[in-house]
Amino acid sequence: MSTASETRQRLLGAMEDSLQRRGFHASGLNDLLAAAEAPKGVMYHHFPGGKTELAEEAIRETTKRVLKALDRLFTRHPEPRAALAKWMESASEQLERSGFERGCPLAAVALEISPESQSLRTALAEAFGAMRVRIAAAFVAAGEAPREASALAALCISAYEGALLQARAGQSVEVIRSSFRALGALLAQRPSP
Amino acid sequence: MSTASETRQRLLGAMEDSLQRRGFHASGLNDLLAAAEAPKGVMYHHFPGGKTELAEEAIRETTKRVLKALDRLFTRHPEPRAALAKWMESASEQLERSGFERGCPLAAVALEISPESQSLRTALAEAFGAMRVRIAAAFVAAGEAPREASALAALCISAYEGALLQARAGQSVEVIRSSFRALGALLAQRPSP
DNA sequence: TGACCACTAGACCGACTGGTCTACAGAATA
DNA sequence: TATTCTGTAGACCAGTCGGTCTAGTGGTCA
Repeated sequence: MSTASETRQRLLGAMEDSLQRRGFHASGLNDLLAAAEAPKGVMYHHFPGGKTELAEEAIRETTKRVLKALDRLFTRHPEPRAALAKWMESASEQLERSGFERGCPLAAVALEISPESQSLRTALAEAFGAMRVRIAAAFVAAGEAPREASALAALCISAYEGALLQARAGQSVEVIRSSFRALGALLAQRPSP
Repeated sequence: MSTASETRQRLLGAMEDSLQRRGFHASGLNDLLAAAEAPKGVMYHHFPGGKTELAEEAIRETTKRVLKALDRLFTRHPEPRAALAKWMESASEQLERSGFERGCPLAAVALEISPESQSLRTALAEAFGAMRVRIAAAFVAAGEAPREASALAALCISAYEGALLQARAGQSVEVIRSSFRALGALLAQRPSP
């Protein structure tokens, strides 16, 4: 028999995957449960708040994973430009490997939630905020002034999200490559701080 | 009595607005029809392909409008950096004025459509492609080499989409401002071509 | 006048949605 | 053994979904 957390984890995994592929509203509960091989009762046992609570929890889970990945990346590549290149590259690979289905797990939800589902929005806002802080810290560590570092971090995430979005629509990673080639070139010609 | 094209136009308008606020799947047909003050029969008369055809048409309509706006912008501001700043600013204003509801009308759809709705994806791919071409042309006109111009155009749209996305999640235009401050600064320090 | 046409109008449909409810299995505690 | 608790299981529900269908309206033209 599977333990409680195993089923719970399967549900979260299925939701993460579905959010990444289809977003919140297009994620049917029945499909989700089929993917997780779990009946309805289980889900409402673990997530009394229903689909929304499951999504919220999945977003927080995703956020943790993404932040951990960023930390690892910046530890291995202290030079921000190198780290960001790696980051972009792996996202690009995942997108292409999945037939242009699996982009950023946070982005789709960010664009379709309505103001009433405040909890989801808050979770997303925290996620993006934390990512910006991580990246800004890396720029600061590389000698950038805090204010510039923070702006650069915002730009990096913007470019990341926007490039993934365009690549998904166009079914080609070319636009990711050129976006980051341009960003890399611009960063490279900065007067080194 | 309203002419045919009036009703049709109202339907397209309602769909455009809804795509911008909620994306495709969260746009209920009934809400749409209520907003357009049109009964179901009318819609299936004008768009036999149903919701999907209406959305596709709305996307093409939006694309036309966006491209026209870009053209106007680049005519008024031949300096690409100035034009892009204006572009970003007006998007930022619209987002804020609408209570962080109305972002890019294309973006939400791009992130939630599944591979089977190929027609929608094609419409989006064409839209982003055409936008990139327009912006790249402006960079070329400003003296940039074609290859660099095209990469810069991709980056600009990426930054635009990504910044709007983060701003929507965080309910603050601050991230748009800082993204574009950083991008502007990076572009400014380029060796002028 | 009457036939035709583009268009409007909304009742209606089956399929499916998210969500609730009851039944029950099995381990832990008494 | 009896009781309780956590977790599993799926039948079931009302409501909503996108979509179809028939009826009717008003203008145009023979």
